[in-house]
Amino acid sequence: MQKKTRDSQATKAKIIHTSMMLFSTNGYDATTADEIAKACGINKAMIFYYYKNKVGLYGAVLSHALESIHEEVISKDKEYLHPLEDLETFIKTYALYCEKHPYLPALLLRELSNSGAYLPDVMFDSMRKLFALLSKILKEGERQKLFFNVEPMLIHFMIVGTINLFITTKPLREKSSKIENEIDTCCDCDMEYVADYIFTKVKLMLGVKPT
Amino acid sequence: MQKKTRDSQATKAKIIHTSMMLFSTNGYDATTADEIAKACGINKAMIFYYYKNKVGLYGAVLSHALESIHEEVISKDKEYLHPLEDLETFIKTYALYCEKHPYLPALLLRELSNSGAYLPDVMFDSMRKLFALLSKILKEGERQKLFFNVEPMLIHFMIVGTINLFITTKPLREKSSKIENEIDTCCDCDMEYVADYIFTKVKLMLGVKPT
DNA sequence: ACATTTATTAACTATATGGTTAATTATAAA
DNA sequence: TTTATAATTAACCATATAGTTAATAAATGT
Repeated sequence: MQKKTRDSQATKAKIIHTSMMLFSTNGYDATTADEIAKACGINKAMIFYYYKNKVGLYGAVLSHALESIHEEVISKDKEYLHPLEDLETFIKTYALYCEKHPYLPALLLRELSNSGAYLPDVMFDSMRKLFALLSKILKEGERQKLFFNVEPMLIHFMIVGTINLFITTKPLREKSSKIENEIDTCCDCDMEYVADYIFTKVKLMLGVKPT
Repeated sequence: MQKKTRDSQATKAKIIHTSMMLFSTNGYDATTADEIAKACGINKAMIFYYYKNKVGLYGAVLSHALESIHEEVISKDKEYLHPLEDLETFIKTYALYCEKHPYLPALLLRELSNSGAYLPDVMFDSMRKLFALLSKILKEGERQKLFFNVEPMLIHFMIVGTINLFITTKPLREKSSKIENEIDTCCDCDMEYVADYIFTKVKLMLGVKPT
């Protein structure tokens, strides 16, 4: 009889990554503990050994998805004195972050469509900080007379919402394009192109003068 | 003993409206047949008397939410020869439609974040048609040299996504604004203002020349 | 008035769900 | 080597879930 080895770190990591994928794909309610356990190849009780309950696991998953967002997108104590460059950095860094953490957009959008039903504080905090960052950049741009008629919340939805939707709707867009390919649903667009496009369009709508 | 009266139309309508609210608020998976029955004040078996199953009821709810979208937003056989006016009409009519059918944005966004897991054909069709309409307007504007550098799918996300997110995030935005009111989360913006703002900004990003 | 149809009811069913428990076993510490 | 600790297991549990069934009763048809 083969002796089984134990690696608590590996087990815990497998739970997190597998849960992230399942929560992202199926949503919180449709993802069961049994399903996660089966997908991990572990006994279900392990989940409750490492996490207090399902919602606790969900919180851990979201924390993990957002763990680097502070360093990569929200740079602490940084001064935002160059709004145009900062705006470009914001858009492209967020887009890149989503590409590297492909389960985040669906998780985020679900909470945004759900009025935050299961939204842990850590995620609410990150979302608020993300918005605060963009808001600061936009306000600085307005102060410097580079940007005009700024409404940060709506600009935020246009940038972050669009990036998220671009990612989450990929299967639907491909399905649509199979039915009729007269309509261009951006199936061949890559994230870099989309980020560039958004930046270009946001500059226009902010009234940025051509240099 | 008071005799009970029956009104099948009223019962059916109550199931639809109550389900719409619950599916919108809680999502499909977290909304139970028992809960719907209780909220309607009917016996649960009535739901399965009128609808084959839960997913069938969901489909009926979505059909109901979208039933007027064809007449009000997507006008059949109409010519789109005035892209600027047509664009304005599209944005404002969609915004108004969402205001009159407040449960639609959450239902829509959930499906968009879900890769359409429970998406009935009727809704997929409506979504495709809605996008096709905007696409047509944008392409005509490009043809007439009124609009420039058009990417219909991304513009669609910026318009429709933003309107949907504005509605679904209202509680979260209010919650955020209570924590710190230094950040403006558009809590006092009404739908008309938002629609106007979006139209103004979309004109700019399409490169519309001032008249 | 009686027969038929339809809407409603209470109770039931098989299965699923989040979580628990006690035993077992691999690993680390003494 | 023995003891203690931590990770894992199989089985269990109370409750919930989507749906079913047969009986009942209101409404309609003859």
